[in-house]
Amino acid sequence: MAGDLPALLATSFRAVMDRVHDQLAADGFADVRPAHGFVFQYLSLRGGATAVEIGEHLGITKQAAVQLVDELDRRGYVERRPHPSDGRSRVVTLAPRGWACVHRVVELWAGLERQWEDLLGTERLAQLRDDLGRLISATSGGRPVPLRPLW
Amino acid sequence: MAGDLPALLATSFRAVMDRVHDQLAADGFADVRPAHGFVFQYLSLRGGATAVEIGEHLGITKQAAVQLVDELDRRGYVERRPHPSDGRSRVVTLAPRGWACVHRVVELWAGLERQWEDLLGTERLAQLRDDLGRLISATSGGRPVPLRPLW
DNA sequence: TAGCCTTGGTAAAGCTGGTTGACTAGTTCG
DNA sequence: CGAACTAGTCAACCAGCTTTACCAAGGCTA
Repeated sequence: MAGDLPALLATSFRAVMDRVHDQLAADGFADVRPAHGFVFQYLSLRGGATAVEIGEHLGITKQAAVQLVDELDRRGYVERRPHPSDGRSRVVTLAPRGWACVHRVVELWAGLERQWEDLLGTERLAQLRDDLGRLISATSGGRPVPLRPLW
Repeated sequence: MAGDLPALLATSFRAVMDRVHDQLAADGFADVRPAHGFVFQYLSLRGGATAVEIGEHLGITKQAAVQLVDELDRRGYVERRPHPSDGRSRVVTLAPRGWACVHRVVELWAGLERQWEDLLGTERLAQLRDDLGRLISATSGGRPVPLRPLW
């Protein structure tokens, strides 16, 4: 059917997120939203980040990012310590509970991708990934695209 | 890169929606959100729907759906009339301004798909659509997946 | 090194788009 | 008929975000 790609993109995102959330909840991480998962992944790759950087990565204001980090801090997922050289800044890093969660998330994503690989085949999955990437850069005109879907 | 498909799905959705919204805003439909576009498409395909049906389609409660329809009514995009046989129900249909918008949305989506077809080729685009569909049904386990992404 | 702009974070108010719960009125079915 | 269900309404509430204003630390330039 023509004109259904937007709905397909929306639905596939939602399906994946629901699936991950359900399994995460079963492992005791019921209070984790998609946004948190993306923060964890970001922190695990970079080692640490400021609230402003997190905000830019997600596509929200720095105030909203700080608020989000506050919550993750309260729940023991991340810690904050003063920046070594910049007195204004505070560096956010993953706490043990955050690491536990990100490991689980990575496992779940990997598991899903294996499942899709069985379903589509290695080549088609690689093509899917590649095509989505090209579609994004062509559609966005090269500008950075926020992660957060706006509804 | 492994494990990036969730981000790819999120970003592609966002990129498409931003693009459509920008062009729509330039045509005088700046007050239309993605959710509205999906409602318009739904109504144009079915001819009409109740608030409850719209809510189910989007993945929100009936109260939220009514509220959304209220707003679209106030802005002249849809109209409501009593259901011919069911006295409780009110049928929502597209008003002229709604039709104008949905035609524009369809055009924009079609234009984007042509662009992607140039980019990926007809076959790859068809594969992309097909693969996303299979991915959705495999990941959701057959349950209906709400359109609305939750963040 | 003084002055000024920039940048990271904080504080508070407010808004948008939803949810939950309780209710009314019309419908369906045994 | 009466019980159970369904569409819509009303009102209270809430999460997550934005806006505006601010402060203190850093960087640049004369």
